[in-house]
Amino acid sequence: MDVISVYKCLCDRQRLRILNLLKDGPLCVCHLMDILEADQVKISKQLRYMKDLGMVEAERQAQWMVYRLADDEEPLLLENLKCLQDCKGESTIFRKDLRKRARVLGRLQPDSPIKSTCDC
Amino acid sequence: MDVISVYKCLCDRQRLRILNLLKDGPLCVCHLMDILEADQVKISKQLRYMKDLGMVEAERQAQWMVYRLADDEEPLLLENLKCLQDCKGESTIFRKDLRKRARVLGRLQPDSPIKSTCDC
DNA sequence: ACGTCATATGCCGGTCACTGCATATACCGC
DNA sequence: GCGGTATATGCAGTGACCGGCATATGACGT
Repeated sequence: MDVISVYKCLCDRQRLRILNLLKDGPLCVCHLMDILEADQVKISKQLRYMKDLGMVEAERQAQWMVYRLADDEEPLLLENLKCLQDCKGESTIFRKDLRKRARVLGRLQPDSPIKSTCDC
Repeated sequence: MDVISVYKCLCDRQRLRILNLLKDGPLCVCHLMDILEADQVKISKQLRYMKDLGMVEAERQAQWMVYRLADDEEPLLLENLKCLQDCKGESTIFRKDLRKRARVLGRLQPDSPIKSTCDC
């Protein structure tokens, strides 16, 4: 996992939003669809792209695929995700996404990450 | 100049090397060619790409074009360039470039940036 | 005005990434 | 096994970028 791969993931707004969401904890595809209001194929393909670059990992939980940031946490990635919130102009959408994330996950047990009762 | 533009510049190794060099001060195209051992067209096009994205600026000095990081310094960009040196694995090349930069500029007056006596 | 050096631009073919649509796979409950 | 839900994959089209080659522009010295 090299520097270039990290930046390749970061240089697309959709991917950036996904990573921003994942940094606060794992999510399944349907949650991402829900939060980002994007269709399944688009999300799936972006996730695949980032998985190929080693930035995210997937784990099956029952019928859901749960994605999270890769285990060998790339400090460069985390550092960049951290400052997304205070990037002028852009920040609104990233914060909004996180609020929506909370709302969507709120419908689950509080001690998530992602129960098998995922109610997508 | 938005976040995405910054990352678009950073996600190519050649561009990354150029930005890494420019962060220590302005350079003309021939110096970049010299340091990176790349041909003129390639460098010129990368510079154009980054100029269009607002990441670098160009100023004519006699027959040379001197490029530097954009004046409205994007903190996100600077932050990322700063940690290039200690990115494991990659660091070697970036440090080597900077050493070569010093060598190449050493042949000029010490109070550069870039004199009109640019000896490319 | 001319030749030369430094740099930029145009065009082309190739590859890569993104989209949309259709279809396949995997798991679940029955 | 079947139907349904969640997710992945394949394919065709489009656009972005990349490399190479040729050529254009701009400044300088003479």
